[in-house]
Amino acid sequence: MSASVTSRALDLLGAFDADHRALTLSTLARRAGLPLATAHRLVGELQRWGALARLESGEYVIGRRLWDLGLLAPVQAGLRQAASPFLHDLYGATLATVHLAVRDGCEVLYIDRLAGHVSVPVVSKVGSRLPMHATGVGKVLLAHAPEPVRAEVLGKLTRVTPYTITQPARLLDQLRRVRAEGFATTGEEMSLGACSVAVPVRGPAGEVVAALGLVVPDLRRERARLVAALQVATQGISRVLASGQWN
Amino acid sequence: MSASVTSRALDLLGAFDADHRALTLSTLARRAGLPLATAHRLVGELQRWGALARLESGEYVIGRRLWDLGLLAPVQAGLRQAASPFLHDLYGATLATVHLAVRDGCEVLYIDRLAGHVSVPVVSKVGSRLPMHATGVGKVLLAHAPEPVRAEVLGKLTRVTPYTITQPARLLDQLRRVRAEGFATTGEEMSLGACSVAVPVRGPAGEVVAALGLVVPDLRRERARLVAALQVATQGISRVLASGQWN
DNA sequence: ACTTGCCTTCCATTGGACGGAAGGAACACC
DNA sequence: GGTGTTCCTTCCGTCCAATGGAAGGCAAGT
Repeated sequence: MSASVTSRALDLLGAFDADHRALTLSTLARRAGLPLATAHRLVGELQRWGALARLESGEYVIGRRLWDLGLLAPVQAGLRQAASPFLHDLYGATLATVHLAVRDGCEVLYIDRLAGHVSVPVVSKVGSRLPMHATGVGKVLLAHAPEPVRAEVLGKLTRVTPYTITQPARLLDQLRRVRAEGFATTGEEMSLGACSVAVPVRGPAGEVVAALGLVVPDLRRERARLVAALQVATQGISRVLASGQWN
Repeated sequence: MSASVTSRALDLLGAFDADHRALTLSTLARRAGLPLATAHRLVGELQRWGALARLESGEYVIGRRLWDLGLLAPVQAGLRQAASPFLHDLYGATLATVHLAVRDGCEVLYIDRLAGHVSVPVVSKVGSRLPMHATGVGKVLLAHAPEPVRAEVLGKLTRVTPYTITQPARLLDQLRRVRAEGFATTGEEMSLGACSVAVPVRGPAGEVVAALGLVVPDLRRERARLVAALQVATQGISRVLASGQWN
């Protein structure tokens, strides 16, 4: 077992998460399970390199160098850039919160998000992961995911709100309709007061590479219009993906 | 001298940049200045942790775990989110490429960018660093940077296009005007066919925390309108920064 | 069949990581 | 002002894990 020296440094970085963006040295050491003296030395090296930065308060945070290193990840390199203008058009046309997401294992990973000044209660943030069965983009991605993934997700449908779908049969039925109709919807299944519509984004070979979604307070009246807007956008993105170089 | 074990792993990560997003093991080793066997082992650890991922081709790329770790960096955590809606308004009002940037050492670091479908030749990408003396946002940030930084930048004004300002005296004069007038402009100093306007973004205490800029093909006619639009946006951002929690 | 360029594994050596302990600095409480 | 607490930093002898040369295995190219 005995952790290698490199993995210790990585464990220190792993101690940071969305709820712990700034940590003191001792907290950092505790969370990484390292002696204080060891953590101190490693943190010093990470800081010197720019992976960590130190606030005036003395707390450590993820540094700029890691930030821009992360931007080189192919998660988004092309997709995000290709989609950006279309997300913007979509926002302009709908004034709804716009989401671009991909599947990462059995979760939805949000790779871009575009919100207005005031917005519906939305949980997602760029870089956050949410369950697939309770979000619009999640249902789309799940509907087009390989069978083993679908099986695993269906096996563990956790309840988030009173409206979350937790019966496998019912979700399966919905997924079938998502494939048939080309879009997915949710109604307060992830967050009360928030409904969503989502459509798949297809790559050059027709495979689903991402999902594009809108979050609105109420879906009843506008569904048709929103789906139409989404489809315009998704077709635009696919065209760019097919033509351009997107890694 | 002798690099510590941690810093070797970091050097491997540092071998990636905007022009080298995917590297073979041997290239990686060469760029990091490490023996192949050593690089092989370290890369393996990084991959196991999720810092690196391997493509089918065998090449290594930055992994998803580093991507979302990077998103926790305070570079953008609040600023970017607070600014986002205003950037869209700005794009809507001007249809120009919109930039949000901060100063990182002696360079400009672009933390957000919003471009339309067609755009002027723009070099910047989110996460990229450009010289301060040849960009609009750079001039703004430089004008409000601490003296030692200004001195260092002025000492090395590299030429990018025929229009790049390389005389310290002339740049100093411009910086004075930037402070007095509250905005900076460039004319093809970074990229031929691209002009820019930029204004400072101020934090709660009035300090300059970022710069907001527009890139357009021609500046002559529209300058006044663009500056006005920028100022509306920058004031909105400052208001959000002052009120909300942005850290 | 030979060469060249990749990647992977092995293992004896040794130099640098390790972490307990002690020293400091800042704050709070009585 | 003494005493306790919680943080950060530095030191240094021990010892173990990182090191990297060497060798082997593919795959492509000539």
